[in-house]
This record gives sequence, C-alpha cells and structure tokens, in this order.
Amino acid sequence: MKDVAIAARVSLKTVSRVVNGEPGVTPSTGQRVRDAIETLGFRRNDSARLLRTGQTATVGLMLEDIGDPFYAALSRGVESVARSRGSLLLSGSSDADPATEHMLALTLCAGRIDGLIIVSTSDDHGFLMPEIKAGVPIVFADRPPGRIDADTVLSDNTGGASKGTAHLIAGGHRRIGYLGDNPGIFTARERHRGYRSAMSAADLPVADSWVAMGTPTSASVQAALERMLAAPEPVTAIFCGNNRISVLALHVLAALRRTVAMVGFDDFELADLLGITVIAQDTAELGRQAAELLFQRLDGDRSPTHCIVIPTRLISRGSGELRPA
Amino acid sequence: MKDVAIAARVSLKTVSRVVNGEPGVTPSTGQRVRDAIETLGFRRNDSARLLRTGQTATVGLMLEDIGDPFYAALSRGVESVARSRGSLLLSGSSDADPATEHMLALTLCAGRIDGLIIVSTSDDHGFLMPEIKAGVPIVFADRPPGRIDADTVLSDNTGGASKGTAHLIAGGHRRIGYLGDNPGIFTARERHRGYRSAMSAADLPVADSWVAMGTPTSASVQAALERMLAAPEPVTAIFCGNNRISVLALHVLAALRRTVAMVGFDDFELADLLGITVIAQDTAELGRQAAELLFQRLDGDRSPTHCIVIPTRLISRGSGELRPA
DNA sequence: TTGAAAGCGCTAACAT
DNA sequence: ATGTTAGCGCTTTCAA
Repeated sequence: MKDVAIAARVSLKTVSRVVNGEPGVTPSTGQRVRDAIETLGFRRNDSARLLRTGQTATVGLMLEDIGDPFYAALSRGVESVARSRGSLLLSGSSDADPATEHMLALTLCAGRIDGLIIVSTSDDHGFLMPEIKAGVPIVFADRPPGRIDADTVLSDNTGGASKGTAHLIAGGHRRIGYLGDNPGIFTARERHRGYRSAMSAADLPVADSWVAMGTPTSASVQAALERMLAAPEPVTAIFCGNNRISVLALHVLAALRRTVAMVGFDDFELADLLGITVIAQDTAELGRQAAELLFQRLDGDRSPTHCIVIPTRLISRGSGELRPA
Repeated sequence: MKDVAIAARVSLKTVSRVVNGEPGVTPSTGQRVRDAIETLGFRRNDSARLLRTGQTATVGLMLEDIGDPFYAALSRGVESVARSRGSLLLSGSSDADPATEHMLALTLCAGRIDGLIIVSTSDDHGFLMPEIKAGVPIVFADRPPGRIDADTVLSDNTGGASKGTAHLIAGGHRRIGYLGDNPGIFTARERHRGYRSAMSAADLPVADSWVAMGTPTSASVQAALERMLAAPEPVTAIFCGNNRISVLALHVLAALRRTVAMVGFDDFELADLLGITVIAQDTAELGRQAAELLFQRLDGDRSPTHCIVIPTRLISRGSGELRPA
C-alpha cells in the first residue's frame, strides 16, 4: 500500500480511501491510484485491516466431524447466514474429544473470530467463561452448554421421539423397542425421555429388555435387536435414536431377514427409497438460527440468553405404518 | 499484554517470552508474569501475532457446498492434515457459481490464509495468477485448473468408469447405457470417456440413444432410462456417472418396477444394503493429498507442479453382477 | 480534497 | 536474564 502511495504520489490515506471506496477523492486522483494498484498488483491485506478495526469478519464453528452429513448440513446453514453478513467461516472438528474441543475453541477465540458456534462434546464449558466475559459471543447448537449460561439452539428431541413413538402406538403396537445412543449425549437422553413419555402417556409398560442405549456399533445393535426380538414377548416395533442407529438396524434386520415396524430419528439419504418412516430434524435451520442469534449478539443485543427449539416433523414412508403381526 | 507487563513490572518482551514459552526468563519473573496474566484474564491476540510473523496458520478451502457429503469427506481429509500441521481451516462454498467462487477465493487470499485448496466450478482461473505470483500456494482438488498451471489432485475418473464398464461387459452385457452429469463438468467428461474406451476396447458399439448427459434431475433421468429400456434393442445394464445420478436412477427403476444391472461411480450410504455395485473414490484421501501438497509448498518446495491421481476401486455388491436377461 | 501522525497488539533484532 | 526499538499493513484521528 505504501508502494502504491509512492507510485501514485499521494498519501497512504488516499490510497486507503480509494481501496475502501470512501468519498473525498477527486476522480483524477482516484484514477491515478487505481492505475498504480493495477500495475503493482496490489491487494489489501485483510489481517492488518482487521487488526486495526478490531473485527475479523469471521465466525467460528466447532463440531465433532465436518465429514458427517448431519453436521455438514448444519455447517451449510451457518455459512449461508455468515455469507449474507459478509463473514467467513472458520471451522474445526473436535473428533468428539473434549480436550481437543477445549483447545480448539480457545485457539479460535484467540482473536481470529468475532463469535463462535459450537456443537459441543463436553459437559463442562467453564473454560469458555473468560471468552464470554471478554465479549466473544458464543452460541451452542444441537446440544446445550454445561455449567454456563449461553444462547442455545436445539432440535425438539423429546417432542420428536415422543411423536414417533406415539405414531407406532397409534398403529397398534404395544411393545416397542428403543435403540439409543450413549446416554452421556444430551440428545440421546432427551430422545429416550420422549420415548418413555409417549409410552407412559398411552399407559404402556416398558420392559428393561426393550431399551438399549450406548455408542452404537454393528455388534451392539445386532445384540440388542436379537434380544428384543427373541424375548417371550417380542417387540413388534422399534424406534431408532439417530440415523447411524437406523442404518445399522436396517443392516441387521436385513441379515436376520426380519421385518419390524420402525421409526428413526433423523432423516437420511435413501430413507425414502427404503420406505423408512422418520422424524426429520431441520439441521440446516439449526445452523441458520444459531448464526442469526450470533449475529444479533454481534449487533449489540445484550438481552438475556435465548434458547430456541426447532420443531421436528414426522415423515411417513411405510416402515412406521406396519401393523403388529 | 501491555497491562500484564505493567502489572508484573516487566517489559513487554518478557511477557511475550512467557506467553510463547521462550527461554531466558527466571522462574520467579515467569511466575509473576503468569500471575498477572491470570488476574487480568489476558489472552494473546493471534491476529496481531500473525500479522507480525507473516503467517496466518490457516488454510483455505473452497468448494461447491460443504453440505454435500462428498465434499464433507474431502473437507475432513484436508482438516486432518491441517490440524497435524497446526493450522486451522477457513472454508467457503461457491454454490457452483463462478462469480461467487472468484470473489470468495480472492477474499480468502487477502492475507487471511497461507494457502488455498479449491474444488473449482469455473474453467478459467486466470484471476488467481496474481495470488500465485504473490506466493500464495494453490492446489486444485477433484477438478483441474483452467488456463493456468497449478498443483492438482484428481480421482482416476476415466480409469474408474472404464473399470466399471468393463466389469459389466465381463458379466456378459453388450448394450450398456451411460447416464452422466453435465459435460461442462470435468469429471463428467472424463468418466464418459472411460465408458467409451471400455466399450471400444471390447469392440462394442455405442448407440446414441444409450448415452444421456446433463444436469441430472428426476425427470431427466426418468426420460433417459425409459428411452434406453424401451428401445428395440434395449440396454441390459447402465453405468451411472455419479452418486446423485445413481440415487435418482434407483428411484426411477423402483417406480418402473424394473431391474437392470447397474454400476455407479461414487459410493454412497446404504449402497451396501441396496446391493449396488460401485466405483468408489477415496474422497478423504483426495483432501488429504491436496493438503499434503499444499504444505509441501508452504515448506518451500519450488519444484514443477504436480498432478496426483488417486485410484478408485470397484466394490461388487450384486447390482453389477446381474446377467443380461 | 488531501495528508501527517499515532497506534491496533504483537514479535524480531538488537541492545544492555 | 531482561529491556528497547522498530515496524508488520492498515485505519483513525485531526490538521491543513
């Protein structure tokens, strides 16, 4: 920029004015500067500009794994809002490791972002207090913060699971199995709760053997399903707590050559082709709302923390409409 | 940082030394500084640090849509390498719009990243020349650059399509249809070429009506399939040029209640359950290699541009092994 | 309409 | 072992 100023024989400030389209420059002077910029191939250095202005025009996003379609959709939601506000997206994956999350979040906050959206893996976010106190807005998406108060955007996990279970009950099922993820995960607990509440609302008992929760693997899902289906009073339907579990269950059922009524939480590609009834959550909307909340804070909103819940919807495709044998 | 220096009654540089773990600080002095940091809640500002050091410890990634699982996997590949090199990932989606790509790429390059990986939508990358000249390393992934010379990492599109087609031919098929994406896309052209070469290598003719290329929609795929299957000499097998087309074709075939031998380029979730034979590309590896190449350049490698081709592999699952009727 | 000077928060190079 | 000085590339006063 200095070089441009010299070449155009104007001051640094004038070049700055031209580059930023500020008023107060004679057309002729402006042209001279533009010519110099052209010949020298000058490009403004944003880092410096942003250091000076105190903004970074960047929002951070932390999640378990960008490679997961679920988070990819969320990411797109965040990005679309960020773009419309002229910001870029700086992302990082925690690999579901709280220590990594901790470190990465602080790195991101270290003056490189204006605000952070986080899909958290840990349950204690006290380490973020200094950042929040320092004025970095932080929004939690998909899972709520632990031990601190912060803006949050969640899916209606309990309501969705309850709706799905009720759908099976309405179809005549009385013994319904529940396959859930690790209860350490907020969404897994909430969905489990939704299942329970729908069952008890219909005055149906829940046998211990009908519920299986834990990090899903091919083996664990297979064991759980075999147990549920081989019991003296076998389940006639199952509710799957997330898309990974649904897919695993489909594999196991195919191998077992069994058909069971089924509803899954989360939509997934080809679920339509396979005729799987699901509770769909709007992941992109989750990201979008989180980003909107973040920008509201960046715009100076100092109101008490919000908690937005995104509704889910039931998509009937056949598997959830099978009648008990 | 200045405040810390005052509070600890040392110089700015000493604080800097402590913060960066540089040697040459007495334990007692160090402790005093650390105490001051603690009480003041000081956190180093990376923007400033990076402005000074000239590095940003950030790599940029531009692609069509982070929401697409294909790119999400690529993204993860890039991120894993970046992380291991202590860098963050700044990403942006072009929405398949060359103008957006152009603008976004320049924004990213404006001093906020050390290097850029780009899955490009446009066919003329002359606009990146200034950046390259200015020393910003740029690596093209999945699709090669247009009108400029730059490092590139591609999948073996032609070889993969050829392998898949040959697999069908080996299964006894002589009339094989090809459903491809818009020929404006590099990968679509390459795969089409692979199909042609396998056919001619087996001395098989290719009727015009067997080939359909264009941006895939439900309607276009349906029309193409109906034409191919209703011809006097109907095709007995089809090769799908990418996962979107495979999924659309599966929908159409299901609606038509037809079964046809089929091989698809790209693996996709549940392809195993559906028994779809595919040519799988290692997308994460694509991202990883692109990132490795980028960091080599950042490490000072000035050798001529490389072009790495990632092999594909055939996964037999049944649909590609169906015999002609 | 234009420019000079000060400084964003930090680190590199050189003192002491 | 510690401090001083200069300056990264830009924008923001404030003055001309």
